[in-house]
Parts: sequence; structure tokens; C-alpha cells
Amino acid sequence: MKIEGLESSVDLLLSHFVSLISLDQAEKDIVVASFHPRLFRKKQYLLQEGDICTHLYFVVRGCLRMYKIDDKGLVHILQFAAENSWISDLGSFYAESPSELTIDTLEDSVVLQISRTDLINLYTSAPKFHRIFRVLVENSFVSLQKRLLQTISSTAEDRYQYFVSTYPNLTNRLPQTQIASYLGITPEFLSRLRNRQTKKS
Amino acid sequence: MKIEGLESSVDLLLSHFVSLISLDQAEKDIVVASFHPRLFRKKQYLLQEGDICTHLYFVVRGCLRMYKIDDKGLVHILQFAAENSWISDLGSFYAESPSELTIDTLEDSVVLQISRTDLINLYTSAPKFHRIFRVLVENSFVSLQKRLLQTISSTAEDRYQYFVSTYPNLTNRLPQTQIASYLGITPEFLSRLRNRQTKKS
DNA sequence: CGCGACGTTGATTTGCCTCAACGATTGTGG
DNA sequence: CCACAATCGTTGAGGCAAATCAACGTCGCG
Repeated sequence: MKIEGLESSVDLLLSHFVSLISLDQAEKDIVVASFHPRLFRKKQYLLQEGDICTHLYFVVRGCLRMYKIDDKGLVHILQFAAENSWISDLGSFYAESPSELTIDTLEDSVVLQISRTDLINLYTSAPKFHRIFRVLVENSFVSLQKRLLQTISSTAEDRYQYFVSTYPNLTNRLPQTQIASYLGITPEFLSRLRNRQTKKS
Repeated sequence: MKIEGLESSVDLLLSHFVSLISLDQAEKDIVVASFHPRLFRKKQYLLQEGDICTHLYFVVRGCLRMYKIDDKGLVHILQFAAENSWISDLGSFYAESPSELTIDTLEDSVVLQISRTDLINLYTSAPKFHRIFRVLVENSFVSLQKRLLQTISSTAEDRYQYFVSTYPNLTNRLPQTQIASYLGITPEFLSRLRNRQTKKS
């Protein structure tokens, strides 16, 4: 399996950046040189518990997840990342400390990855990226805060509703077991929730 | 009531920045010119639901909280901010959109505040602050992610333990009602948890 | 074909909430 | 400075949301 349309992969990333702040040709060239495309098969690991997270990943095609396995062996999904999203364990990445998290693919996926040293070089040679990543992280922070608020203040039913309306594409694309784990409930209970819904409407 | 040691207030902020990246005198001067000290009495509002969040706040002395009031009138605390912490509704602040959140003080407090336009000027005249705030937000993001993980994967008892070990100073400083609201449980249940603990030890 | 992942349903249990009542403390206006 | 209200922490009884455990049918895939 080849990585089809490699150049257009990078184009996707470039327009992602440009939607925030314009880039000149030199800056675009550095991006092309710094990010490397990679193909991952379904269920493949990008990061395993105990390892140091060595890259930031920008998803071009497919879908990944990041999760923690608790003491009882249960999976708790922190984040999904489909097309045009970022995924990484920032804590482990910057501190170069072992991660408690796992990242793997839910589908065959194409990502653009950048290593820590390449990112630092990118910051040095094009300081504009401090600003770009500041804005990106700020946006992620706001979304995460919204999710936390939901989690501590709403019932499972409301949270599922919010998920469906916020990620309509993911709702049908992902198995319910995965969505249940993201919502912090059991698959059985999610099944009952969906059952209630259809009866209502 | 005067704001004692005003200069040392700004010193606290400057050393907060310098602990991340060194600043030259010109940059320090801009900080001093951009941030303004303010005193808030206990229970005073800094942001009310429906208003646009106009400032970032750095806490010099005292303690604030940010929370949402749900449909039933219940309070859900997203964040405490004591000395050396930041607090603001970033979403409302950047988008200039009405906030769903409230910020107020739990004690008489001194903060250094910066307005949106002053912050934009700060970024323009000293681009280094893109980097500084990128790092600050990244750190906040990592903490928030940890808290979310806790919330979806642990029992109330574990979350309380984590709170006590992460914020030992706040544990005795704040009323249990506030901590309960932060943990997403009722004050009655927190009381029972503490009761269990003391019996165990 | 056979196995594993998935979704569903039922019976039971449990973690946490609700409502209510009670002392102790704080603070505040007269 | 006292009186009274408000806030706080605690405890008890009962209820509900969601978990647990178990069984079963379906589908996709090696």
C-alpha cells in the first residue's frame, strides 16, 4: 500500500497553518522539510505506555486515539484524532519523560510527523511558529475545558448528545465501544441510551 | 485597603516569566506598562455569565475560582487560581464572545491584569511572548488533560486523594463545599469520604 | 469454517445524590 | 457588643444513575 498523493498531504498541513497565519515560500519549504509522511495500519501503535513520545502527529487520513489503561485494565480514551487534527502526548513530548498513555490507530491512517529536534529547529528558523502553535494549543485548551465542564456537570445522556452534535462524522464512523470509552461509560449503558433516544424520536 | 508592595507584585510576575525565558530590560518595561494591579474583595466578580472576558489575570495574592452554573442552578468549578497562577476564560477572551462562565474571588485578592489590546501590543512589540504564552498554555493543557483523565477513570475517593496530594495548600485553605464542587461531587458525599479516610489511617 | 469484536438485553449491585435535620462557626447590622 | 442570619460541616434514610456480570445473536475476517 502506497501513500497516495503525498504532496497533497503536505498541502493539507500547509493550508491548516495558513488558515491561521500566512506563510511565505521559505516558511512553507521548512514545513515540507520538517514533517514526514507515514502510513500506519489499523491497530498499529504510535506510542506505548512507558515510552517517551517522540513526535507530534498531524492526521491526513484515517483516525487515531490516545488512551490510558487503568489499574483494572480498562481503557479510557482521552482523544480521537481524524483528518486535520493533531495528536500527541505533549507532557511526555516536551519533558522527554515516559508516557502513561498509548496512541494507536482505529483505521489505516496517513500522518505527518515531526520530531522534537525538528520542531525546535522549526521554531528557531521560523519563530512565527511559536505564534501558530500558541493559537493551536489555545484552541485545544478551550475545547478540552468545555469537555471537562460537560463531564463534571452533565448526565451520560447529555454528553452523548453533545458528542453526536459536535462530531457527527465520528458518530457513525467509530464502533460504539470506542465512543463509550471516550464518554466514560460502559458500552452496555451506551446501548441503552441509544435505545431510549430512538424511542423518543 | 491599599495594595501593599505594588512593585514586588510585578516582580512576582516578572520572575514567573523569567523562570521560562530570560527577558531584557526593555521587555520587562513593557510588562510593567501592560499589566495593572487590582484589588478585589472577597466574593467580588471579575467576570459574570453573559459578559465578554476582557482580561487575563495573574494572581499575586489571594484565591479566585472560575465556574459554570448549570440549568438546575448548581455550581461547577473548573479552576482555582491562587498565588502565581493565571485565570481567564480564554475562549471568550479571544473570540470576544459572551462567556458561560463566572470568575470571582474566594478571598481578598491582588491580581495583575492585562487587556486584550494590551496583550496584542505586547505580542507585537515583544514577539518573545508568543513563545512564553505558548509554553504556559501547553503546561495548562497537560494539567487539564490529567484532570480529565482522573475524572473519567477514577472514583470520587481517588480524585479527592489526587487533589489533596496535588494542591496540599488549597486543601486546608478552601471550604469543603468549594472542593466538592471542583471534584464534581456533593459536599455531603465529600464529608463521608473524609470520614472514611480518617478511619482508615 | 471458526474465532473474535461488536451490539443488545436482563438481573442485580453500588456509588453517589437528594432531602432533611442538627450543631458549630462566622460575620454583620442594629 | 450582642443577636441573628448565613455558611459550613456532619449524619441519617431513601432513591436513582450507571456499573457489573452474564448470556446471546450477528457480523467480518483470517
